[in-house]
Amino acid sequence: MDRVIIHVDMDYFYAAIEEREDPSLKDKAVVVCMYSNRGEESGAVSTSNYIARKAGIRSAMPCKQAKALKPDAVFLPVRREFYEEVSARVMDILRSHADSEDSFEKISIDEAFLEISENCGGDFEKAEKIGLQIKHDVIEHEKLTCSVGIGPNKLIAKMASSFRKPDGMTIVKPEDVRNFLNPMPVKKLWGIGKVTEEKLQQMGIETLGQLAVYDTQELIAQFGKNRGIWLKKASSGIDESPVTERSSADQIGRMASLKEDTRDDEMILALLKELVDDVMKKVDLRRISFRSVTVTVIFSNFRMVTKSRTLNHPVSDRSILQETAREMMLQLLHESSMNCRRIGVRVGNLQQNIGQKSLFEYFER
DNA sequence: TCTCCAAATATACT
DNA sequence: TCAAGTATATTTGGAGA
Repeated sequence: MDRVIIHVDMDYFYAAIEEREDPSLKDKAVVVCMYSNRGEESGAVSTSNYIARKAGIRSAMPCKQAKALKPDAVFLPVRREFYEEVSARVMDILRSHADSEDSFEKISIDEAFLEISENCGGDFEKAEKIGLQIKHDVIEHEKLTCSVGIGPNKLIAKMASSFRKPDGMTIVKPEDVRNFLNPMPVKKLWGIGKVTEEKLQQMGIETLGQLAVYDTQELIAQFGKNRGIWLKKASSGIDESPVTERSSADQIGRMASLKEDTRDDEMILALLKELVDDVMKKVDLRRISFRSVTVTVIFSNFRMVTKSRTLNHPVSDRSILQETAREMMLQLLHESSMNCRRIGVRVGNLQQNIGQKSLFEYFER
């Protein structure tokens, strides 16, 4: 039986949720921003609705620039925890349409893959009905629209869902894959970003059709074995990766801007402590241990450096995180004379705490 | 020189 | 001029066999 995969992408998710919560926003430009703690309008755009996009507003654009483009837009700060709650409910709806519990893969706060090969018996007509049902359920329960892509693998499903947005649905049958991909600019391929796009352009490759017939050895020479082969396969629409539930994130981090560019240790360490506390909160909440710690510094010229350390054993201890992070941060800072703009801390190599109770629980008994 | 894994950087997404 | 935050993927580099 042919595989049939659905990719669901929520439309302008954060801004759509804000619209839903406050209907008076409905016909206005809505821009959801991540503000740095430098007050005023310093920050970047996270998401915006389609009215704002029409004015040229894009993700990652400085908020100031967005405001200049559309002064009457409504600017709102991100409320990530709230969006996470909505996301969890949406994901439950989506999961219910997959072949089984394991045939579901959440890939971000607003996107997921579902394998429906069995549910539709490999029949794309039936797959279309399932797609419509999903859209219907999401609207009904959460008053949010989504765009759906259906294809013979994850890559095609993912690209199909972004083909018609918002509130769209695109079905690409196996025999249509070539025609679907060939005319697209390489940038559209899932996994090709700005860097790869530019490199390909220098090689005279602009469309996926051109990439798909390009000499494999040459691609390997330019991009390395792994990436070279991937480019060749992906541009031809080949992707065998399975839909599998991925274990919850195996890194947790926080990053934030300093009030002003500085290289004052006191100021930087004070912010670091806040970030460490936030990370520990999440670590405690999820009852996990971490074995690696990474600190990040972004200097005033936007150069980014990181330092990380792997501990001998997994721990979930605030003071160890605090001390490790502090030590590495000071090392990084003293390696450069540049002012510091943003810093971050991250823990990785996570594993679930098993069989051991927290001190609190111990005394609760 | 191969392989493993930790460290550091690159990339992608909203 | 203005430029956030979270997470994963890939590459690099060093140690041991």
